[in-house]
Amino acid sequence: MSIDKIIAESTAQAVLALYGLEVSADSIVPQTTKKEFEGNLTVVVFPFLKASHKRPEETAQEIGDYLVANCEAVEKYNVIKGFLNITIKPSFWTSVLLHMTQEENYGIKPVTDDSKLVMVEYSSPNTNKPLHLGHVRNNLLGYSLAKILEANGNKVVKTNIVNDRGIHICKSMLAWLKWGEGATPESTGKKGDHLIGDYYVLFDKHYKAEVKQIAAEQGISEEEAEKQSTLMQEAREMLKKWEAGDPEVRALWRKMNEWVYAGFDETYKRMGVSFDKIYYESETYLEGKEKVLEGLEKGVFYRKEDGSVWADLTPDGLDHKLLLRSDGTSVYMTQDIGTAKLRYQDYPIDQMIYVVGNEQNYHFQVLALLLDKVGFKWGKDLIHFSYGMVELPNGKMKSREGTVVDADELMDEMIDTARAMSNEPGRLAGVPDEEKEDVLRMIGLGALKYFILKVDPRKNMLFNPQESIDFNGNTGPFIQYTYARIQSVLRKSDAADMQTDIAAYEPNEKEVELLQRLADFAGVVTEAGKSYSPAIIANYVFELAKAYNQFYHDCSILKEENAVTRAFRLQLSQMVAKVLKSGFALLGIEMPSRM
RNA sequence: GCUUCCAUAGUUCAACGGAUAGAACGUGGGUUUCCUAAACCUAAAAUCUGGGUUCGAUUCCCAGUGGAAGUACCA
Repeated sequence: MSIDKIIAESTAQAVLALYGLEVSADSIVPQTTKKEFEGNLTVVVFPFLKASHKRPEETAQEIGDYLVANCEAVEKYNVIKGFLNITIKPSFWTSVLLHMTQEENYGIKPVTDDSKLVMVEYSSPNTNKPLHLGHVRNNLLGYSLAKILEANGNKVVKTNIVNDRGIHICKSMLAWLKWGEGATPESTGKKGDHLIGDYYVLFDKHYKAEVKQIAAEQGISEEEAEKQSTLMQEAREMLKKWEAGDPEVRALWRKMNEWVYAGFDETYKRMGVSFDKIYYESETYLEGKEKVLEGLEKGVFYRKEDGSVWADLTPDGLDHKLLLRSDGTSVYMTQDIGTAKLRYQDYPIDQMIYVVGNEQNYHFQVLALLLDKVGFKWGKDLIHFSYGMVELPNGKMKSREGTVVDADELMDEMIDTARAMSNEPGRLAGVPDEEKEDVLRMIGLGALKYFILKVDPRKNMLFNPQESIDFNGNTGPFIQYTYARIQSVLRKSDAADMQTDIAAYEPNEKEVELLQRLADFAGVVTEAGKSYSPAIIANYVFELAKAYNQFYHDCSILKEENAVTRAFRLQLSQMVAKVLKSGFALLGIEMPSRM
């Protein structure tokens, strides 16, 4: 049992024994005592005043006395206003360390047979352009979230719904047919997703030019001119052919999608994310249509005169929502219904989490209601893990203005920067040549991932390329460096030191601070799982690394004369390294053992 | 217009309703005969405005201001 739980329960006992008030131990959350006061844990006694009928100071004192007398872990206490500051016995901290080191996966809850099955959908790219910075945030959050949920004892299925059909793909296909001259990834040496993306841009360019020309020739607005665009017409034709199963169009579509998938796979692999099951929209969109028609029969939806199908959500405080277009084709919402259906056929899902940007908040509000309406009992419980947009210092990312940050390029740049910074003398000195590239990759990607994950997911974030590759301060490399340095110390230590019995050792203030932070890890993992926030892990790991650095500079480890002290500090360091690594694993970041 | 989200040092981020609001970067000043100085120490610097709830509000509620997103045949 963790220390704060012990204190919470003892406090609850104290309140019951002293004042006859029954409080649940869960409602008492001891917090870490602020630095300027003496003690390790603090209990706020204001909530008990009504039962004690005494002043805060007096109440705190009585509880404190009770704890010293009845709780083994408590050494002493002091009272400031309504705050009861408790000092834990140093020897108790040592036993905490010993417990932690014995646990194989400290802080991680095992998956059992009756664990909940959680499906996490993330990434969800379109197949008409390569992944960009927005996807990077999505992928990193989704992957980390899956890891965190797993660490909380859930069975997790990571899934990706690939949006492989629709007008946007047809645009790329059309442009490739018209101006591609048979270009392939092999002939151009380009990644498939980038190649297709180029044609998507090319379509847009020609389309814009055409609209402008029509508008000028006929003296009408561009909006009007758009309707006359032959290019758009052709793209629509192509989509119709696709839906009709036209063999030529389908063959081209398959070929080009294959190129894109190969490109995506490379990007995912490099980013270090993966999926257990991939769904393709081309396979799910018809299912949704079926489900909607079913709902229409049951009378939960209605049909307009033009043939389009709608859901009336005004009783739920929302609007009317389109489900099938007047020409019978499905929209985004319909497809999501179909995808949900297939997923629940494939897995006994207890909880579904969609990692999708907050611009779709409304969509998921509606989806939850609709899934419920068409008879999926899980619908209302779906979780939209909504995250904020990524902004750049010079404004928003706009593909048309070329201000998109490409995911592949970004990763390249991060690694290049790591390389450039490591050229300074003394850097990577101890790393064998054959490992250098691997270490640089870990540092570059670690910097990127940490920079993005340390921010509260809900908030819009500013991505400053210059700052993200700063390797000082609250950054991934700072934490990696701390880890690597511990490894170095451990490598240089004697095997005998690790065997020394440290049970009798009484840690000093700095050491207790570290132990207390280590003891918090399990709670932090739980908390991150509850609030679905990798940022909580990130901030915790940083604080731990910082505290360790201070400790490291305050004392010597290997040069310490006293064997027990030396052994204790080594074990403490080892435990810090272990937790740093576990924490980073939950973020999907690798730890180099030398750098 | 309507709906949702956000608002904290110069900047980027923290703070279950708890003590004097923490960090990081940047700025100023320092530390290396010592296990990895990509480190450490130190100084200056902030809760958008107005109400309410209570022992106590950055946090919860209401109003306003500012920013972002969505708003029905795009995904």
